Amino acid sequence: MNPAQTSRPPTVHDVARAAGVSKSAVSLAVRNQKGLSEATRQHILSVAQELGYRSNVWARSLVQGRSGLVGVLLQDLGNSYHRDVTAGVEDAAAEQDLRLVIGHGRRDAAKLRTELDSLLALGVEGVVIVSSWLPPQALEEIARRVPLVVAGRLPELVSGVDSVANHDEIGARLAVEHLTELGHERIIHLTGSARPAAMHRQATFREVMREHVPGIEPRVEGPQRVDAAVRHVIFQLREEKAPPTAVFTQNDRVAADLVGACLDAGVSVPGQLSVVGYDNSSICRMLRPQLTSVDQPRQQMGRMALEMLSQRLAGRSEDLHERLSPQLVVRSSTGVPGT
Amino acid sequence: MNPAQTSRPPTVHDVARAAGVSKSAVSLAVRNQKGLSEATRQHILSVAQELGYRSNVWARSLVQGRSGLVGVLLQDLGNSYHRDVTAGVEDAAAEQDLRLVIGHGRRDAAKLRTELDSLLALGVEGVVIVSSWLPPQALEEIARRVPLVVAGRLPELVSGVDSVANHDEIGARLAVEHLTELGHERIIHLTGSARPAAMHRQATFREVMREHVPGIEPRVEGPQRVDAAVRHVIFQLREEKAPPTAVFTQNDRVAADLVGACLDAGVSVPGQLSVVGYDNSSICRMLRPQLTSVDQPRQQMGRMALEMLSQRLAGRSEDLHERLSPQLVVRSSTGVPGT
DNA sequence: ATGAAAGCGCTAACAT
DNA sequence: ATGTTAGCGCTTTCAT
Repeated sequence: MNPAQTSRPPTVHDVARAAGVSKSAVSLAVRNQKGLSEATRQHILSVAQELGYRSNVWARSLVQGRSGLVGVLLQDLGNSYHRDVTAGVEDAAAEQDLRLVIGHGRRDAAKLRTELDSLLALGVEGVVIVSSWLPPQALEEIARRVPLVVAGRLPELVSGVDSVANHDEIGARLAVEHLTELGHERIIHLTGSARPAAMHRQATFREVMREHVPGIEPRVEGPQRVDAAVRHVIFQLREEKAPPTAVFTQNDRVAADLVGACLDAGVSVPGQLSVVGYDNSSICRMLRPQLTSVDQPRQQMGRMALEMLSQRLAGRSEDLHERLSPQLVVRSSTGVPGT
Repeated sequence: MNPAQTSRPPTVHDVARAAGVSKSAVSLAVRNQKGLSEATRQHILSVAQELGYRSNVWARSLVQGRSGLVGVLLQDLGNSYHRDVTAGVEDAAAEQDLRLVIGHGRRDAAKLRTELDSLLALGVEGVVIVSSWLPPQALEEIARRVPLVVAGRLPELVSGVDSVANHDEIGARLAVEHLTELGHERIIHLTGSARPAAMHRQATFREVMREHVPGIEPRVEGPQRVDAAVRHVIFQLREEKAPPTAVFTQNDRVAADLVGACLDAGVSVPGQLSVVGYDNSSICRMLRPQLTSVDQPRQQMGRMALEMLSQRLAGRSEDLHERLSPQLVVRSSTGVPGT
């Protein structure tokens, strides 16, 4: 059924014999190295073609001591944010003649760790982790073996580990100031995570609130039990005399939950409540009202991650931490309060 | 900075010398093969541990002539459907002691093809393609080199290629009969693709319509220009004397576009228009109204795909095409017409 | 039970 | 410009 599986694939040796040259001539020819006359090269290539020869990566890697492989570890395949970052990594990798191997962490730190070991065993020369959930100590351990770049915010700086992330402080400020400029004062921050990026957004929320609405104590809902936090926001809207008029959420998923709960409860968005998301994911344009959100330069982050990796491969030794500026995309989920 | 990169990693030889045994003894010990006394095995293992020895995959693969690698090629990373199928593949692969390497087609047939070649070059023993966009001839060519299973409907049966897909005819029937049972008669099918799965859903739509509403000519919008098709549905709703009361869409994305356009145009869902999606993706529960949709057994499809692959690896030669039954998940986007 | 030797397919250093 | 030789790290006979 699968003939190629039964009769072994041709080797340099087979090609050499068929072409009447030596193994090294074949090796040079297929790698486009110089040291051969144009005539012999063409001849060898055509024979190789005819035999269906493909050089064996394992043998090549073994003898050269390098694989040209870079691992990309995704926390969650199926997340469009991760897809876009990966696309950037892919583009940059193609330019650098590096091959990508994608691993899947399945939103589970233990699984992520296993997957990482498996990538290392495969012989990757470096690793990009998109949204690492690993403890600093694990990251440091990996960085001792191969260059490691994390796309996303680290809980703390880890020696030997580079990172590239969006500037959460700028993003959060854009979001909150957008709301205060519209005239909102009673703004809630709704968060579903205590991870670094979320914590920075939260801290900036407090800071911007103190700057612009000094009289009002900033309120934060979450990060445990997002559903309960959402319900509590709805409760405040219905029961309080001076209810919140806007919510800055930690990301679009949380925002979508909130908007859904509002519509279910008869709360109009943005009439009674303005909502801002974070990530500018594809759901923003699917929801009604369409979601105002903070857009991270995802693809550029991926590209930069790989470039940082290849610099490491080339010998850079000091750590690098890049912050890229996000932008606010205003849509219809935000408006002047009470309209 | 990265000591492991400077001082070369230990080899069998290093371990053998340190433990005072031969290379072959080390080889046997680390692979848990029999032929060693328990004492020496333990000794070797502890020395290996201490030196931080990890066997070199390339060398192993080279000598054994097999890699234990299986490639999974995703048309679109960042698609939750693909993620769930992949999760199934991963679970099954873990049981079979096979490692997964994920490749990314980036929704581009040419890129998919390149990625596939790169997986083959990596030495995968088999490939699972999730939602293949490749022409039959390309699939056949690949299947001649390694076992190939496609998760998703094939345009035509290809010799040597296995497939596993949801039963589109059953899914489409569930959706359309749900609508006719609610009392709908003027139902439109809205599609954005001419790929096999979509075509089967469309054909079934026509068939079920003829069965249940024989007096009415089934209408299909699309597959070109989904946005134009959506606008045309809205146009019919506003201008026709007997406008459609329900739409069966080809998938949730198209359904989301339609629902959004309806709300923008002041058409109430499901009051004026009931909408059914396909795939039961995560957006179903984010939208308001929440989307009634057809759920494919995604994870099970992935698991089955890998099991079929490993049967091929074990020698099965006849082609296999599995169809798994989907289920309808009723939510709030469908209701009795005109309410 | 253990060791020695051959070789997987390839490349690189060294002849010619 | 081309061929020869010696490994890369590992497994696998085949001796011992």
